[in-house]
Amino acid sequence: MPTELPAGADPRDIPDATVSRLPEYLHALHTLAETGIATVSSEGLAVAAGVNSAKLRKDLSHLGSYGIRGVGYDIAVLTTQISDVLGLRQHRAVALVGVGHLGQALAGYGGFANRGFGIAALFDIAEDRVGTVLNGLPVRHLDELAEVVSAEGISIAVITTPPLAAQRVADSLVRAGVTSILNFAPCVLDVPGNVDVRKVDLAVELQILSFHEHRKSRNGKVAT
Amino acid sequence: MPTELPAGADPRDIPDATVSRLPEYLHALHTLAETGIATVSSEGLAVAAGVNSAKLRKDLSHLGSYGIRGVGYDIAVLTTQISDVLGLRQHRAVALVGVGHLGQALAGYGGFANRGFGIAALFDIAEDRVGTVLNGLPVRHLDELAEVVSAEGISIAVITTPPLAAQRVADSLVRAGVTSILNFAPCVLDVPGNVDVRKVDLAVELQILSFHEHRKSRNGKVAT
DNA sequence: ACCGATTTGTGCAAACCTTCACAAGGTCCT
DNA sequence: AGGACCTTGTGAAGGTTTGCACAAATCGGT
Repeated sequence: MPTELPAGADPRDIPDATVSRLPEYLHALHTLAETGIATVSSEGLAVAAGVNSAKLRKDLSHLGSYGIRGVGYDIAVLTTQISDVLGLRQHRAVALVGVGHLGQALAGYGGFANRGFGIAALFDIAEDRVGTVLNGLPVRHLDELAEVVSAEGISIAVITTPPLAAQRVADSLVRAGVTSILNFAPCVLDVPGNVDVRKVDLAVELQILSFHEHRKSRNGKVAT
Repeated sequence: MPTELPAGADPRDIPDATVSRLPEYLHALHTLAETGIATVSSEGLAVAAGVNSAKLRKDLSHLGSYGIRGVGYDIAVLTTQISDVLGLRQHRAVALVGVGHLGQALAGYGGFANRGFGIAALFDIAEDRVGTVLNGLPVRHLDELAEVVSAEGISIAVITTPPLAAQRVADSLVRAGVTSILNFAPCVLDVPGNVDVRKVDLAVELQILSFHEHRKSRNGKVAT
């Protein structure tokens, strides 16, 4: 039985909390692989990923049984396995809409290509941005969205527009066939139930930190 | 008793899940305030923030009882209350370390200033970046960190360096007195227990979306 | 061939979070 | 003043997530 055919591991059965940690494990595995070692224990991988080892073992048990008792996990096998579950064995084309400061930063961010993603198309609506070239990719007008999305087989998009434009962009993306959206605009998107949206709001992250700062300064007595 | 003195609401008692949603509520309140209305029901605010109304009421109940039965919540009062709990009544100065593409985008991101934060200082280590000016702020050398942090009263920092430099930067930040860190570098940071770290990894978000794409394409039969 | 050391996979209990459903309290119209 | 209507705040139920603790499995040395 070749490694490439995963046994069972129905993707529907993997808990959300686990899914959100799999990419971290994958990244830790890549880092470990560079050091040349071939296997790693749950404890070792847990430390590298910054989690509890029992949690890690339970997470991995949802994908099937790929460890060896007394030894640990084969790094190559586990890497393949997680990549498979996450659907990263096939290269995924991503569209980016909104080529402002943040959009330009993301378009130039090397971290994507390294990890199975490629920005396949850039879109904007401002006349002075459409037609320019960024990182070797032309910035296209939003009107070409449907055409390009189907031509390139794009199913994931990133929105980095101002909040007022985001809903309209999301509507266009959904109409063009995109079914997963990463939204950096600070607003709630209304999409059909079959479309997944993840939101990243930089200001929200800072506000959460502010809360912890505030709590710390309020009661300097309580340790940790 | 003036509104500005919060009744009880011990910050230690507010669940993490609630804290992470308070900024969303605050943002929704700001948006609603702009429409001119004075009060909003839990249902109305819940829709604006994209959550279930029962959850919203339970969240708000952790801060105290600021709604009026039969009417709803006074937008101004609730805004003040949440800002207070999050510690946003005092302006918080933020240091940003690593002025690459992403760092430049964040430094120029208007969303921070609007919401109680100001980037107070920029740091880098590359000779050709130190000394340049970005958005009116000079880029300083990392060696000046301790001095500037204490002079400006900075307690929150954002790391947007390459992963290999991140741990060293975090160590410097902790030594300089920073107690909250927002980390964009794809790596685990080791810090003392009294320092809070939040991590944002753009590739991880895409990988989570990839999983859902993969799941959707695997079984096209299951609806929703 | 056996024994001790090591490490996985998992049953279980506790902690945490979400959602329902409704009593308590408040407004507004007549 | 009274009753119909609305909305909050919360008890209780159900679900998910975490972390412990240990049996089962494997390896290496003698």
